[in-house]
Amino acid sequence: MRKINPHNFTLAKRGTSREINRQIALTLIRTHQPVSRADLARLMETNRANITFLVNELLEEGLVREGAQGNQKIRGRRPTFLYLNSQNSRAIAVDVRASRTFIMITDSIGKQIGEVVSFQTALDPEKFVELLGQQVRKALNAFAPGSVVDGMGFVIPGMVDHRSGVVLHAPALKWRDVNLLTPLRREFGEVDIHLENSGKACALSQIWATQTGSSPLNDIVFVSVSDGVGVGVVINGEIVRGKHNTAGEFGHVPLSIDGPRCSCGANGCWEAYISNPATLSRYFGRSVTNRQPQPFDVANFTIEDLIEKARGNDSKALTALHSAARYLGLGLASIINAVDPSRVYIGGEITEAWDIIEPHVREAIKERTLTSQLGEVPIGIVPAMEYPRLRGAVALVTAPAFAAPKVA
Amino acid sequence: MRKINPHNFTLAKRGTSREINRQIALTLIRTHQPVSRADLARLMETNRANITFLVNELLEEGLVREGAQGNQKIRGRRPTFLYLNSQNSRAIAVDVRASRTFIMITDSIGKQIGEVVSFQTALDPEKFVELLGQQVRKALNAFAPGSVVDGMGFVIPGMVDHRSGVVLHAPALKWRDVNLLTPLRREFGEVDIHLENSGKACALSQIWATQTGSSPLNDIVFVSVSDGVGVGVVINGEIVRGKHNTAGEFGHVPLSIDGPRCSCGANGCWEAYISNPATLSRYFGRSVTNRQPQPFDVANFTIEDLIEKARGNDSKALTALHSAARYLGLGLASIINAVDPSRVYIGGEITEAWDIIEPHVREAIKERTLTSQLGEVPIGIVPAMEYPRLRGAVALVTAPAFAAPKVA
DNA sequence: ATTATTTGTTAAATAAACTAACAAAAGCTT
DNA sequence: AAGCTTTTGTTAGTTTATTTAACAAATAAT
Repeated sequence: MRKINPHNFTLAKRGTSREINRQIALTLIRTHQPVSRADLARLMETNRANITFLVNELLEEGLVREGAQGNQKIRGRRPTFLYLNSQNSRAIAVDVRASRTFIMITDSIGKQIGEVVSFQTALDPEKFVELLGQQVRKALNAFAPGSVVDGMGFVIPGMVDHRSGVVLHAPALKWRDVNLLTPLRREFGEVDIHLENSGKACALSQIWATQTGSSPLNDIVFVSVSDGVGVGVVINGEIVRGKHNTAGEFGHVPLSIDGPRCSCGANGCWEAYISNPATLSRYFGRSVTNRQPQPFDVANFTIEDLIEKARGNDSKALTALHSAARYLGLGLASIINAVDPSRVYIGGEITEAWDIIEPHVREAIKERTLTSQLGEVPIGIVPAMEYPRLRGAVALVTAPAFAAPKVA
Repeated sequence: MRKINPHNFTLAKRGTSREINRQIALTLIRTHQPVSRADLARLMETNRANITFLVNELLEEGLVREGAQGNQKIRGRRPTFLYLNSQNSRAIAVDVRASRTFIMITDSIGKQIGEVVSFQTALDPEKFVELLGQQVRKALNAFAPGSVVDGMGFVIPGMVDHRSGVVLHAPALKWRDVNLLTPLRREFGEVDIHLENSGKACALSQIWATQTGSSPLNDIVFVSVSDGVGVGVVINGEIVRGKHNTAGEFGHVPLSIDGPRCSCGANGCWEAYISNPATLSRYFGRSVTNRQPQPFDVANFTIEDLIEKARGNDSKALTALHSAARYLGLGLASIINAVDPSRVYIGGEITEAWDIIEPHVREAIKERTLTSQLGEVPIGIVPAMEYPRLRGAVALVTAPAFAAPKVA
């Protein structure tokens, strides 16, 4: 039940019904392709005549194409299958991170084209955009020569005003109130440009990923554990943005208000317990007190190295991972109590040790969730090789074409 | 941007446009009454002809009535004003609490009729429904004889499955998996019956309260501090329910995972710091250690008594309130970081001391919110005399008539 | 008294869902 | 192999609702 906003509603015009049904048809073609017009009519519980008109419109606009005819065993005319048309236009996904920036090119329906390329992130915004321009042009030449760029999606590790294209605060990049949109427009011209916080974009990509199973997921949470903790929440099928576009910051919900100092200035934030630096510092803190010789370069020792040590049965490494797992679960429990999601996704380097930490995470979740149902929420692991952030950037560009029209 | 659910969508039928526009017109009559057809045409940016048809339909259904003619100074035919028609049907709101149950009767648009009545809550569900039946009939006879009951709304201090009408867990009532709907149906017949968690219902009532100002509030949080802590969250204009209808339990987000024991079994929940019993026990804990004579009956000493003592400059009482205020703010900060709401509402007995605690709450909020904007979120105090829970129960019955139709 | 202006209704035009009928294409039956 | 049955997809007509346009009613200004 949604309230109609009396100061910002959308009247139903003559074409509104058509627009609604068109988007439904497009969505069904996306999720059920290959699919015939008769199939669509059954799925939509309407007559085939209506479908003919809708599909003709989609064909004319080039969003959909006809493919081979079906070859069925039953008698009757063979159906013509419909497919999404991945046109000649391209989406460019950009994942801006503190060390390197990653670029992926996809077709208009989000299928990857060529390789993911990367370059060292320049912290000066102007310089960054210039470098990005060079890299994007190079990649387009290499993987998709002569194609039209339809839109670009950027995921940023920080707070973003996705309307104005201003990076409000990205500590890792040391950007504060940086208007990226203007230089990007100068560099790339009048393509659609979308900026979003990386946690929100990751959540978005999971919602828009074609679901294999039957039950659709309307409420999900994506938690990305890395240098910081990014969280994206989708409720009732929509990204939670909040009034200033800063919603979803569960990373700074406390585990203990007088816990360790967090980068945000407060104490005891979840992030201060489970970020990669926090886990590593717990590991080294313990090593140091043991006054053992340090046989590796501390500065370059990463969470992946820690996991490798744990796999080699290094008990200190295992302890560090297990305590990270416990804190991860305790914080997740808060989110689960608050959101009651259908599913929780976890990304970040720590997921490579999921087999090691899973039981501890689950135990901690059950310890603090209010009902047994909540304690058993499915958890999906998103490995780094699936490029969740880049997929999020892609979704920023490709998803709007399939969204429900704003009505009432 | 909302994703269309490919397994549960609503096609636009022939009548869908009409239905959408009808609900918009009804909403605008509700928020702008008295309002003429010509005004509506301007507000909706459509032609008067369309409005004539829409309004005729609403008149026929008895949802709207024509009132006096306007008396304007400009030339031209005088407008006929339209009003919501509060018909002869009644909504019955029921606030079930541990000690007493409160009943309010309203007309079909939520205007109170008669007095709020109450009776002692029977903890046996069958007995409770029987008593309720007696009290409701008595109240109807007294305040609204001969009227038709349109629907009933129940707010419950606990988790409710609003679909099946089952109280999953209400610790204060000692109810677990209690099916209230069946006995209620037996007692009251085939009226619409809505059950909801009290926090969610309170949030709902704030969203549906006719807003005086201009900017509409799509994201709000309602925090009710009483024996426990109830929280209701509205995001994108919709109540956050979650997969199992248990979302919104921010009361059990920890301040410190090894803090005081909470009624939920975990440690250090926000509720364990700010509920009325928690505040009182901190007060008495201090008194007891001081080994002073206790000049009042501890068992019957309420939070109101504490506030009264604080107003009399009892420094211990003031300290207890100030620390409750601080914890209240620290927990609110987590919610604000997570939701980024347009506004936060606070209800419960503690609000009677708002002038005392407000600066401390605000300070604590600012301490843990991530941006200065978030720290300055407006806070609305909902005094007990406004019956926020009963208003929530009313909204359960009256709001659906004005909701946006489900489409796409 | 006439004119201008605003409100609300009615009649006609247009768009899109819906109904029904039909042609095309393929397997099944005789 | 010819005819029957079934399924797909299209087309022509029906209905409903938005939209446009015209008009009557009412009232202040001229």
